[in-house]
Amino acid sequence: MNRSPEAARELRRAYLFADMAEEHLNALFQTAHDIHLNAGDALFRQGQPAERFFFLRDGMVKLFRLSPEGDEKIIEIMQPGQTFAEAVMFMGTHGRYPVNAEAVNESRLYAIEQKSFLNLLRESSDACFGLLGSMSRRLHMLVNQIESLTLQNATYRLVAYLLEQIPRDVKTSPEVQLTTPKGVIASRLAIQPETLSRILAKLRQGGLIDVHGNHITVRDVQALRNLVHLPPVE
Amino acid sequence: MNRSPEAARELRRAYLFADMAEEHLNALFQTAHDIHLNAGDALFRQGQPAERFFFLRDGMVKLFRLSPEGDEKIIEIMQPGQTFAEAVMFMGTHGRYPVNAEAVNESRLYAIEQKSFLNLLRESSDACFGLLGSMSRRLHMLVNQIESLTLQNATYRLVAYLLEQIPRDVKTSPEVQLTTPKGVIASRLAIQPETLSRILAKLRQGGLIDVHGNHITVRDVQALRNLVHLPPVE
DNA sequence: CGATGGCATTGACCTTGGTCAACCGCCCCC
DNA sequence: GGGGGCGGTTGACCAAGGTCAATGCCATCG
Repeated sequence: MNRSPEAARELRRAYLFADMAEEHLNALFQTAHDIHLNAGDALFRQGQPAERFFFLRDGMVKLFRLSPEGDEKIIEIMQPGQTFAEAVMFMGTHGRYPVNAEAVNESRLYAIEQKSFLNLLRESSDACFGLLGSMSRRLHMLVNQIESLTLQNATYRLVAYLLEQIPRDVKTSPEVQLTTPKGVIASRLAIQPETLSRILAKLRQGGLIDVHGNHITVRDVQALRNLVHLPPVE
Repeated sequence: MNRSPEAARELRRAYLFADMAEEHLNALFQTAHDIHLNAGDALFRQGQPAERFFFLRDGMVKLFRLSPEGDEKIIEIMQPGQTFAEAVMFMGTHGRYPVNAEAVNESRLYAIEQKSFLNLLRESSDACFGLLGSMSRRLHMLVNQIESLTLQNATYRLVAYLLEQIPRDVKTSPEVQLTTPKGVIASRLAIQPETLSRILAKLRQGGLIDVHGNHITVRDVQALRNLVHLPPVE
């Protein structure tokens, strides 16, 4: 595939590639494949041999596990600019994807061959460090998730999720536009859709938020922060 | 500290060091410190600046989070021959430990300076690969834990834990010696000690196991495997 | 030897969140 | 315009597991 080096810059949005040498990034990019998914399309299934990993250009992809009964738990919702499944390469010989991946919205991705990436890692310790950084961030994220699943209740998890959706620099009464169907958020938080509804209703009745479909107006940030034991914002 | 190179071999038990060049391992080992902990001693606290990571020689160390109310959730129970807190080095500048670490039993460890390890990683891509392997194993373990916390109930988690304790090659009615107090196991499985007791009693009444204090005799492996949807052992 | 304290067990009760079912609003499509 | 399907909401009920309290069981120690 013939690709412009400028387009490789797009990859720099990912932590994994942020500090990678220009030449390495270009070389890697030459072997990348374009992927287009419609909403609901599967990208890979748990247990399949993992020969490539992915950079999400736009759209949204969910990573999830299924129970034998068919219940779904979303481990992570990937956002544009993020990479995923890079870690699988190191799961012994011939790793397999440990989760399922499916597009939530229409999505465009680059698929990168693990073989070429492995070659690169052998040569460039900077690339190694980029990957180590990516993986330790994900590790930390999973530990946080385990903590909130075990030590906190459903209301806590939902409120924490809402607060995460508020951009850092907002001071005024913040608006949150839910970017995924509520059912997806429920699965990410490991609660049932009905429970999500009820918690939102409770927060609404308490005057903490307003809900209009996907759009939530936070009326009392302070109260929400208290609920999750966060210090008041100065 | 003056150390015999032979003793460095001890470190090879850890995946992280298994394939590392002899010279590198020795160099790293020269800067290692001995640590001795009594049962209940803290090794580090969540939030402390992380300047070293650890190799557990013997004993047992728990890694855990605390809720604001003081409830404890054990993320991982470290066994002799394992390393932990290696990943923290890559959490941006001056990482901090994301969990607490405390000895369950009397323990001996080596503490390894992250600085010397970082230097080594820059020089040796083999060392990098060892670390990447360690981290992806831990990543996988955490995903499994999230799955069983959200998609499975308490009985499932306990049975899965018991089956994990059975050595691979045992065919006859297997004996499980619990190596930690039941309260520790309960926290690892995210259940209350009372619930652990009750589930064991239920399994006992069902004729699946015998319980004598810390010692559990599995009377019906097949039935237990069915409970956690594992295929029958051939 | 009895006292103390930590761990485990058991029972009674309660709370959270899941389950099941009905229903609404909306969009799409025939 | 009517029907159907999907996502979300609401209500009634239920159950798994948490909470609280009493008790037992050792092991340790004075």
